[in-house]
Amino acid sequence: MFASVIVSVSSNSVDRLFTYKIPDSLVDTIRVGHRVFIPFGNRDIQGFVIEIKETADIDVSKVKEINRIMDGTPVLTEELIQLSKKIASYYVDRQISVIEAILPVALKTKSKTILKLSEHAGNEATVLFNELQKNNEVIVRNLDKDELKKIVPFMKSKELIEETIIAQHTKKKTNRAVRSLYTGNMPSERAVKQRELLEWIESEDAPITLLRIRDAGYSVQLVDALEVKGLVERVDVIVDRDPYDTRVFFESERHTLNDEQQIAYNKIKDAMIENRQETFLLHGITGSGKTEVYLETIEHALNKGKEAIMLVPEIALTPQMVHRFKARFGDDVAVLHSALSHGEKYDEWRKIKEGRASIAIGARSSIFAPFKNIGIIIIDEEHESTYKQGERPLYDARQVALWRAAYFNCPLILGSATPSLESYARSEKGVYKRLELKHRAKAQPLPETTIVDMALSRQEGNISIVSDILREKIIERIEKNEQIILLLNRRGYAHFLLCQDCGHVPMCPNCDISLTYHKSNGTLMCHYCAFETPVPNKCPECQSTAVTFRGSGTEKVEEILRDMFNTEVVRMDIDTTRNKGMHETLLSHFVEDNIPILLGTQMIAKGLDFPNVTLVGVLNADTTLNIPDFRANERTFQLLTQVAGRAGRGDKTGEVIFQTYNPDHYAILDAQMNRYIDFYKKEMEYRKIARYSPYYFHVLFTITSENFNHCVKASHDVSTKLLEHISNQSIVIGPSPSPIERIKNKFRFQILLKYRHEPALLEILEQLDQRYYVAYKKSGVSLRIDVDPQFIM
DNA sequence: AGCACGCCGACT
DNA sequence: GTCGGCGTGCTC
Repeated sequence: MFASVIVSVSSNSVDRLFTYKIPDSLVDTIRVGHRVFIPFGNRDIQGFVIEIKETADIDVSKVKEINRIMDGTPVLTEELIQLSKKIASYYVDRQISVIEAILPVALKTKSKTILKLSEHAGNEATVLFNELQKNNEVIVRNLDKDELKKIVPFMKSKELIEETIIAQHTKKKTNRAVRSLYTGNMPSERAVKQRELLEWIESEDAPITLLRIRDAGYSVQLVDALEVKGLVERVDVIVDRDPYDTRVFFESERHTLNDEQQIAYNKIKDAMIENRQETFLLHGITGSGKTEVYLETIEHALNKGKEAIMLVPEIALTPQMVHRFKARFGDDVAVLHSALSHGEKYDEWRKIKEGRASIAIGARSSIFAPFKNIGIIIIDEEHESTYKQGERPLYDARQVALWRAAYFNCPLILGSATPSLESYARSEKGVYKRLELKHRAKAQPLPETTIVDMALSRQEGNISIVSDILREKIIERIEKNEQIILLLNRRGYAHFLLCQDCGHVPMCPNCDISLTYHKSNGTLMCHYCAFETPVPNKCPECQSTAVTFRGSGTEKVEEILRDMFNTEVVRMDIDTTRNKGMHETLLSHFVEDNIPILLGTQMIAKGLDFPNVTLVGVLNADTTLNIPDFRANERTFQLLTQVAGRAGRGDKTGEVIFQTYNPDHYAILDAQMNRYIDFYKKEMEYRKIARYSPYYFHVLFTITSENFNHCVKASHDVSTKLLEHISNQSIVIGPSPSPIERIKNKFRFQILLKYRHEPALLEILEQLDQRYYVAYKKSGVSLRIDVDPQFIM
């Protein structure tokens, strides 16, 4: 017996099947989808069985034997194998890369070569070995060039023996921690903080995690200082993992569906009963109780003995939401999201695969949940761009959901208060069945929205980021003990630094973007690469001291609000939620301690349901409007509508303020009046004229290189190739420099292909991909092909 | 001649 | 991705 195996090597040249002999001992156990350990070239690697067959299709003398299977049961089903092929082909990527995206990272292996001392090693080899070894072995990967060179002769003479081992991705969860190396000499008298910290570390038996150190108010720099002095060292410690174990969930009482919800549910249920693949667009205004419909639908699937997948945007994967599902379905729910460690994700994945959970809830990649009998797939907030993966493989979970639903003959629900234009257009055409929820579930009125013209506010003498109207409303709420959510879509302290004398703005040396000032760590940071530099006190160009901060970010506004209202503020942005669990901690702090103001970036716009929030303010409704992307209007409309929906979800009526410099823009006006259809029509008109999605399909080509000329040349080459092969109804825009012309020291050019019908497209894309796969190695030019891009940047 | 280096093709 | 084979060209 033989097996067709796809090997775990990400290279175009091996993205095909290799035939291996199945050893007699495995003939009875091995199945399609098994992970196997195989000899490949001169090393041993991992692969996946794609097919089992009687005969080999190549010369048997070339065929090697599978070493062993790596798991008791197959990790991939037939369906997932087919799916991986489909995704690889549609998004122009390698099947192995897709398979690796489908499986939890814990199943990826890292091999490492270690050296050991041979029995007949001479003195010289022993000395060298002792010099390089750690734990009685030398890890080749960790050696530098010179060290490698020294080793080679001994390896050839077999004085050192080498061995390749496969290391699983961490199964145990580790955290960085600090251990004392204290031997009696303290840091100097003046280094008070250092002494304090060292004493603490010294007093504990076990290493203290950096997390605890930071929580206790010591900076990482202090640890660095102690480390430099050789008084402490950093180590990894193993910590327990139990994402939701310790919490108790109570059976939640079931809400009865209202008429609208019942009608929607019945339609979906009928499709489920008939095993019909039908896509429903559940268009329900914020607070209309879409989740109730989801819960009922999932329950119905479970009663039929089937499974359910529910996707939510990462930011909506709040404890609040998880709690609701856990309360209803208990342990039947597996939750997958980015805050989990590799090991935790692997645990949840196994729950699904082994049938211990029938519901998978999670972000984008949960669409790959290894179920065998899916009865319903739900995508909540379907308009969110997070369903499209931003790195390779560049798949869109909405598209994958369609494919999986088709395979299982089950309905797919796309839910949103502000459906993407694509989905709504399909519902208009009858491709999707539209279901409407037009009323808020608890019959609360939608909040009243006021638009504040900030230009006018400035003319009237208020240059603050908080307009008079908003300030009054905030004071009012604080007095009434009600809560406020403020949205500011810009993190950091100041957007950029400006020299008032020469107009100089410090830029990132690696990217064409201004540096953002972060006050908390006193640095200028680039939001596109990791560049960080201390804030200059003089203009680096003209030495003037008249440098000012411009464009307020959340960090600064937090200060302003504290001063202005003399109150506590909870700030939520990437910077305050970077550490695990902070998201949850900040939100419960806001709710339980009844903090008056929650200030945040767009992560606070979605899914939060706080009854005591009666005022929502958008400090600058324009930030998303000015982004050079054809979806900028749509995103602005969606964001404003979503965030406005956070107000007045309890018994008290809500109120919303949009501060803007574009008070007449239809995206803002329609969001104010909650006119989805009006917005849809106007935006469709624009898309039609400008020939954008949904009228056209897109492929975005991004060409990057450190060498400007290579970049330009390759860009023209790509556009020439495209123009040669596509029909004359398609449009090629560019090449043009990307909106950010340089990121991480690489020049960027882009080409946008717009087409309606292009039968040979796949072939052209594959050719281009192949061509630039080769080109990249030669001249360092890379081509990224993004099919159905979400961002044209 | 001896070897460092980069390119290319093969890997079942 | 990684390795080895091979040709080019530099140095002793």
